Amino acid sequence: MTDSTTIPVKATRVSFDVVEALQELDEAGAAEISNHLGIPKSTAHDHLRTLEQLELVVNENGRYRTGTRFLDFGGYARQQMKIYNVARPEIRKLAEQTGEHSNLMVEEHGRGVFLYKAEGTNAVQLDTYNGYRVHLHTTAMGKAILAHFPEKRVRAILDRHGMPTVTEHTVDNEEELFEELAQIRSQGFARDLEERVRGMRCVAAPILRDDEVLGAISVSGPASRMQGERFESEIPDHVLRTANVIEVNMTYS
Amino acid sequence: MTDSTTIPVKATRVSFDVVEALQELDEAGAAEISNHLGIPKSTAHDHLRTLEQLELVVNENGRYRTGTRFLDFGGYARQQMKIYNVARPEIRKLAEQTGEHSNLMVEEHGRGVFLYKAEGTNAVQLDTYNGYRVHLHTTAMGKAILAHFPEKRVRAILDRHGMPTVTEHTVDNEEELFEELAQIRSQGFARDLEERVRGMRCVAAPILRDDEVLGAISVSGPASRMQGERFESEIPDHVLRTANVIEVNMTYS
DNA sequence: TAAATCTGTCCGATAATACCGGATGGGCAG
DNA sequence: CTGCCCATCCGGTATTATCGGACAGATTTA
Repeated sequence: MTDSTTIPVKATRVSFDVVEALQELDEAGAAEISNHLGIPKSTAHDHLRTLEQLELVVNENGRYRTGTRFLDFGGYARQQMKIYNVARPEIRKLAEQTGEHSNLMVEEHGRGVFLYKAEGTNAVQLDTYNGYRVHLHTTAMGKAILAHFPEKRVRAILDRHGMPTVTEHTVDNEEELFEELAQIRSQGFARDLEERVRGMRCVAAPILRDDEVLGAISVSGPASRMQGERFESEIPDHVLRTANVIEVNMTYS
Repeated sequence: MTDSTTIPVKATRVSFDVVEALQELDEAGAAEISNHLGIPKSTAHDHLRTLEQLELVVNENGRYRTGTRFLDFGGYARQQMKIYNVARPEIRKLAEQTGEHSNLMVEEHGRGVFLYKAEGTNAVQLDTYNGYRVHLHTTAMGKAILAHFPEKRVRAILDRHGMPTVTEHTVDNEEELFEELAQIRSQGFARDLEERVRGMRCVAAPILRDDEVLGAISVSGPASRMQGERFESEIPDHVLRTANVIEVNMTYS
């Protein structure tokens, strides 16, 4: 990972600070962005106008919001990804079979990216959306991915992004995490017991090719349904089987 | 629309030229970007490194590609849009009912943005993806939207983006387009007879609220299935009914 | 209703940097 | 093994991003 202390084009960094601020504020004017980022009002306005002319943000009567052009760039990027194209129909089937949420995640820049999700008939409302990025250690899919990274790479990720906790169940100790990753490798799948969202449980399996981890898939549902035999073996069986189908399709197509 | 000749932060514009070049080239190194954009190699490299540090592009052994972080920004933007949340279940139902592709489009910066699509059981493979942007006049949904814009706004959009043709059926004459828009207003829906994709036909209806057009929905399918009674009245009925449900839900929720 | 305050937008001076030429080392082709 | 191309790096300088302050409109307060 590159040293982020010497970014070559600082103006682009400021523009993206503005984009991130818009995402955090939902919609805002130049004064609000200025206050939020601690930059002068006219600087904020310069960047907003630039982003608007690039069609990246929308100005509605002096209020700005994030535009859909990001979806264009991101949607295209995703569409080019082989794992996405191969996994999508299988994720849908998995959602149908289990009735729950089924997801696909990849790692990028040391973060977990929700690339695709399908909803089964009983799926509860979740906060995730395509593109949603999380700390890897906070999700079963993320841990399934980390479990197959070299330890050096895992440590670099933890150094770069830290280990914030999001519920009281989130693992916050590096050694505990490494022990858990070893267990995941041994049993072949990962579990999330309310570690990212209180009340939600998850089973995830890595997508492997030649010992390289390409991503992970999962099924998630409320703790009330994800327990007992279903959570212990039924759901893991579905997930592992689907992961294997995806692995085979990644190799032979 | 703002004057695009005086962009306040030119470095951000160059960065986005690089992002657009990456999308066009799929993946590229600094030299290829340099050739493509006509800028010095070290300038291209400066911007690529900046975008990489912002986690917007991925460097794989000196080859760069668009990252999924754009999906994060765009996915979040979309998730905040009321019309998306209200329309999504209805678009799904429409796809189930008709067996074809069903789509939702909004206008942004004078372009049509495919915000959501659902695939019915018989849906053919299409080139669209969430976030895909098109010239409004090239699609039925786009024409349904333009039909409910003031003429001045329509002319401004045509001035800004032009009227390129994408198939031999695409309307390329402004007066013809305005005649067609008047007809769309009178019959309440629009048709696309192979105007954007050869072999594909489409029926679209606007989503209106207090005479303001919020977006449009459509059903599209191959010309072989989209003909006769089905194309003349059955599919239009489905589309208009769904549009009306969305309009009601936009008003009362 | 009027005054005060806040905000969006604009513009020009200057401090800061984006631009980019050229160097270096690695990979690949012949 | 040699030549060519590419990725990456770095420092000088031409260019611009930054930002203070002005102005007009909108909103809030008295």
